[in-house]
Amino acid sequence: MANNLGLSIDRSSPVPLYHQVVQGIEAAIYSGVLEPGSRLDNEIDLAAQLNLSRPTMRKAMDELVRSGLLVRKRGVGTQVVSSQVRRPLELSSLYDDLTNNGKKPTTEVLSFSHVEADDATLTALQLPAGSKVYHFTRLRKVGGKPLALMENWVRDDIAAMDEAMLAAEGLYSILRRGGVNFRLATQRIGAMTANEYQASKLDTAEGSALVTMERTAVDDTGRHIETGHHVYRADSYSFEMTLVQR
Amino acid sequence: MANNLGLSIDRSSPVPLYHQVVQGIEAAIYSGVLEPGSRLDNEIDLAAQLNLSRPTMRKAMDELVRSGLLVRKRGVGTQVVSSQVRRPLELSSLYDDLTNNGKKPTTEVLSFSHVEADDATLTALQLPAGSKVYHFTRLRKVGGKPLALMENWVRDDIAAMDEAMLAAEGLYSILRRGGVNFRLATQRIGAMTANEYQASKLDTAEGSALVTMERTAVDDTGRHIETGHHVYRADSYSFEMTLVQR
DNA sequence: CAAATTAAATTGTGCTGACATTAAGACTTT
DNA sequence: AAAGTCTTAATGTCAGCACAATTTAATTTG
Repeated sequence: MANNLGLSIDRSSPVPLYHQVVQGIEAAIYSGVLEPGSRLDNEIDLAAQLNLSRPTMRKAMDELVRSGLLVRKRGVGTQVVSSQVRRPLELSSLYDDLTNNGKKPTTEVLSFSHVEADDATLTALQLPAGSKVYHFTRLRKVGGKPLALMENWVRDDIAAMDEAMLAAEGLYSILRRGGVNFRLATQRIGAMTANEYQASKLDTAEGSALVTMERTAVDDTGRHIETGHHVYRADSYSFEMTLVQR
Repeated sequence: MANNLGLSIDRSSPVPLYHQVVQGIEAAIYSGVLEPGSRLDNEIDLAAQLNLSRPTMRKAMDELVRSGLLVRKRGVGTQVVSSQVRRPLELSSLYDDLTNNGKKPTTEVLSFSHVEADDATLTALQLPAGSKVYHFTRLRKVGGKPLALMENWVRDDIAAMDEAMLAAEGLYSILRRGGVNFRLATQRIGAMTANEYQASKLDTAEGSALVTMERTAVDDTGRHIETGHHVYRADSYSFEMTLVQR
């Protein structure tokens, strides 16, 4: 088959071999070298071509199958699934999404305080009674156009923050710099109609459609880091995701 | 530690050993035997306790980490993540979701036809020009209360279907019986306000908030099976999901 | 006593090997 | 020629081993 994907393995690199393979095949798929529907060589040959063991090769392919890029069939082989599928939904922030798409978001901090958490927040963040949190609301605009109105509560033992920092960068980047490795988040997406306040801030009509999101994010040590309620203009934002069946 | 989870392995069972372990630990977590935050024995001991090899044990734990139930830290150990996190978002249908929650949904087929696909559908389902598809709209109610208005296009070479079948069961169960193994889906969730038709069908006011979803589902052979536009009453439905960072 | 070093515990990565299971095609038999 | 049977090829599962990297705790040293 001579399925030479043009990928090479650097054994002196600190990045694990299987991950190098994942990245290589991903790149081959997204660049079009590996066309949708095309068959890959079998695991054993592929491993031999790259001078890897079969388990290592398999681990890489496992990840690609899990993320929906490859399809395996016992007795048959491995195929690239049809393209046009985006990457699966990952934990990211609106700020990341926008900057990754080349947009230049601006943030206006509407309110900011460092206060004792109310009961709902204590529960959401699993904090002991009396804990203090940062509580703030922000308005995010892209190209001068308001897009999202965001209210967040963040535990205060991660990183100190103030209005100026929040105006300058995204919440998640501040938290990541504070040493947080986000692991998972639960979120709920729904809809509502804009009330007078929301309409005025988002520069839209009262009663227009808004996408709502509530999210609580957890880091890799199990700490509940932040919770928030966001609303987005429905004409400017929607959630796109790829679901993978396990 | 005596972390005996009370799970046992059946080597004569056809279900793979690592999967038995996954199910066992999942059950222990959901039943409360393994409390949030508690530490597990190390991989090697756990494997020995169950008379398994370490790679097998690790594969099981890998899956649990990936699904967000466990957290591993090199040099430290493995913990059950804090509770209150639901299962990650998986590919499922509204019908499944409702019946799994003990609800009894009813379906009213508002229109049904077997027609040549329009261009948008040909693209979404990646079909050759001139292909025919099933096109239908359904109204789903729970407890007599309308919840969702659904319009779908389905390729016709999977399973024959008619109004009676669609009224009696969910689309996905029909397709699964036709031999489809769903693998992934891309979907987009947004919001809109109800127009007159939607309001009347969903028994709500014109201008009330609706959650919108567009989805295209792909099976394990890469075929694009169905695409649809759904709208849900925002006061009765929202999408809850758990995102996992990879 | 405090800082630096060392040791131990635990997960992370990688290899070799073996056999089971499934799917498809080739072959044989009726 | 049709049906069943065998062979082959590929992925699926499992075992055992070795060593690396990281964190925490214990120990030593200044």
